[in-house]
Amino acid sequence: MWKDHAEETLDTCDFIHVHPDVLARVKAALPEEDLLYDLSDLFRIFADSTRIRILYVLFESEMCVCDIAQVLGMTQSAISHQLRALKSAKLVKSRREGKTVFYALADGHVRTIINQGLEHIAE
Amino acid sequence: MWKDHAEETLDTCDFIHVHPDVLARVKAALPEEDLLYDLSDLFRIFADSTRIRILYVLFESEMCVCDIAQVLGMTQSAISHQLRALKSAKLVKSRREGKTVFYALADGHVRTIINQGLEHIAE
DNA sequence: ATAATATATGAATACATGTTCATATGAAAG
DNA sequence: CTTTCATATGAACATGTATTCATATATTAT
Repeated sequence: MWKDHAEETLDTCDFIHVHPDVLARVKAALPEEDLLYDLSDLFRIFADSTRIRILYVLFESEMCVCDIAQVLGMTQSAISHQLRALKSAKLVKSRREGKTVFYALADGHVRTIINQGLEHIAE
Repeated sequence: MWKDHAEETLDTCDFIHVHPDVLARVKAALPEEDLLYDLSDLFRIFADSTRIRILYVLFESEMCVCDIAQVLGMTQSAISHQLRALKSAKLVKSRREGKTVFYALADGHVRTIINQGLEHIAE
C-alpha cells in the first residue's frame, strides 16, 4: 500500500531527514536562478589556466595582446579569444593606442577572488 | 633582410611594447604551472550552477543527499556525483549517520569566494 | 540470511569549451 | 590607395563535463 505517491518520491528518500522548518528556510534562502547562473558564469572564467595566467600577467602591468602571447608562449589568436571572455566578464578592460590594444585589470575583485582561491588550496 | 628570426616571431609582434624589465618581472611573477592548474581546478568547481546551489543549501544547514536532491528538484544520482566533486575539492565534508550521509561546508573560504563573486556581479 | 533504504559509481549521451587555422577588421605608413 | 602590422573573429576539431540510467555498496530492520 501507499504506492500512490511512488511517482512523486521517485528520486527522493521516503522521509525528510532535516526538520521541515529547516527545509523551508533553505528553500527560501536560495537566490534566484538568474543570479546563480551569473555566478557560475563568472567563476567559469577563472576555471581555465590560460585565463588565470593572463590575469597574473596583468597583475604586474598592463600589456598588449601580442606581448601577453609571447610571455605565455601561446598564439595571438588564442590569447585574443580569452581576452574577449575576460572582458565580457568585466574582469579586464582595454585601451587602444594606435595599432596596439593594451589590456589591464578592471578592478580589485580579481585579485581578491584569486587570493581566496590560493588560501583554500594552501589549506 | 633580418628574415632569419622569422620563425621565432611567428606568433608575436615585431617588437616588444612594454619595457624589457617589465617583461622580465612579469615572467618571474608567474606562479608554477602546478599551482595554476590547481587554481583553475578549484574555480571549475564553482563554475556550475548545480554545485553553487548545493553550496548555498549548505550555507543554511548540513543536509543529507536525498534532501538536497529534493530541495533542488534533481535526482539523487546527479547530486551525489556533484557532492563527490565538491568533496574532492575539499569544499564540503561528509558525516555518516546510519544509512544517511550528511554533507556540510568544509570551511569558510567557500562563503568568501562566493561573496566576492557576488560583489563583482553587483558592480 | 533476506529485504529495504540511502548513497555511490560506471558507462553512455548530449552539450560546452579551448585551441587552431584562415581570414577579416582597424590603424598607421609609404 | 595600397601595404603592413596588431588585433579580432568565425568555423572546425578535439577534449571536457553534467546528467541519466542501471547497478553496486553499505547500513539497518525483519
